[in-house]
Amino acid sequence: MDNFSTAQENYLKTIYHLQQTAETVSTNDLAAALGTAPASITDMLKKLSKKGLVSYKAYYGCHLTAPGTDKAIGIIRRHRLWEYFLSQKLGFSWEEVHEVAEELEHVSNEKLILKLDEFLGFPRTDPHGDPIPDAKGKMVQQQQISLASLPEKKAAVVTQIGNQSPEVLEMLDEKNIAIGTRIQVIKKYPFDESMEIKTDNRHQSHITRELSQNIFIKGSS
Amino acid sequence: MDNFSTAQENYLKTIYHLQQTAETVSTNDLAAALGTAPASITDMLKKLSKKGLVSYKAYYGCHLTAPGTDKAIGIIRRHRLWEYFLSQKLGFSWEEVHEVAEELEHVSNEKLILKLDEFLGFPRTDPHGDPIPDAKGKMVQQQQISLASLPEKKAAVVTQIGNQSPEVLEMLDEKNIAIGTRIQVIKKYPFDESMEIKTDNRHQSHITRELSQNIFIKGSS
DNA sequence: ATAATAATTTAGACAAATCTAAAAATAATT
DNA sequence: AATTATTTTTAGATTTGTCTAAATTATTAT
Repeated sequence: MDNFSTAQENYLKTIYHLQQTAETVSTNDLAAALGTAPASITDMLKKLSKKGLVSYKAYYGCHLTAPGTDKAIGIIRRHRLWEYFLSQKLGFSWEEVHEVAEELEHVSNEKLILKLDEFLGFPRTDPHGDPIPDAKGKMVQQQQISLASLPEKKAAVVTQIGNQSPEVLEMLDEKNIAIGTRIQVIKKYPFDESMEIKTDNRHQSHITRELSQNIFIKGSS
Repeated sequence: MDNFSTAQENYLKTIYHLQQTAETVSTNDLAAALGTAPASITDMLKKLSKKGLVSYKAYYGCHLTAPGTDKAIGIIRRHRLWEYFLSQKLGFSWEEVHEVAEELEHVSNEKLILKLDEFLGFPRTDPHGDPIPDAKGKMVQQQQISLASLPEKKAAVVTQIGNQSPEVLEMLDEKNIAIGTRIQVIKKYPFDESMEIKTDNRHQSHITRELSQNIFIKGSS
């Protein structure tokens, strides 16, 4: 009753993520996110529904039940702990960690994750700044203030990346921006809402609105 | 052409191990080792044979081809590196590592294993003393001298455990014997071929013939 | 409000890995 | 060498997760 296939875990995790922006998750959205045909989604939702992990009504999408949410958070916990491990201990770059963590997250030994968490020093965020749920499933979601809203002259520290696609991560690498980087706004251009910034490692860069909206920060007090 | 299912990897690994004691591996032996019905073994051997990983002739068993052997050694490498990681970094006991490594070994990212190997300091033996193949598949198999053949008064260091069943490992734990433990024979009893030994951690124990034959050693020069 | 469009589900099929029961081949025994 | 026993294979089914094509339901636009 507590054993799930890799496929099922991926469904739960993906439904959880899609639920962050919409109450209910549609069959097509899930299909797009998983790269699976909509008909297959319907089949799987019926199975997960029978198991009590999602609440599903035909033609009206689905959402996670309480047990389903717990399970999903557990998978996300594993994923992010492995990302942290790959980044901090094995020296992987932040573009690389996601793919490998996608595999490691399905290794489901309870003690392994507890010991790994301890070994890593109970980290609270992964290499992209996303919060890592603790053993009880609790995670601290910090304020989502984007770089776009930081006024001229002001400085702040990067805490999280919104869109974590390879394209975004590549740009951030080139501009020497990572989690923990201190950024100061030199000049904002109202015309296209782009900005000139300076990072703590003496780099100066031009940031478009699109990119600045995906860089989340906290005051550098 | 280079992607294998968990099931297929388990077949290759198990055939490799069974080949250590017999040239050719029979369907029934494989079935017993994998806990799978003989009919299923036949099916899978046909698939692996078509892929060129095993050489299989109906009614006459199978053995690994060169590519199959390479693949099997790769899986064993992953398994033993993870065992080392679990034991040395996460503090798992040697009875526990095998089961978890059985899952982790199927995560097949090349770079992950190279980096893990480096992170662990390129260990050459796992927690049970079994050799870990290097990135090229090479492994050093040491002399298999068992404690049973060590003469009275002589001392030696434990290098490997033969039968790694939970039963054996539990006994060794109780007698404070692990890889690296220095053992001195105090007295041998010809009647039942048991012996009295002393370990470097001041413990004295009685060892039966059965157990002594599963403790491999090297001279403590 | 009805027709066109989009989303979703059903129906039927497939591949992978397994099973049981029965048939066939090999090995052992008298 | 013939019979018995053992091992292995074949045949037919099952489960899981997937697919395509067709049917159905919901939504949007005229």
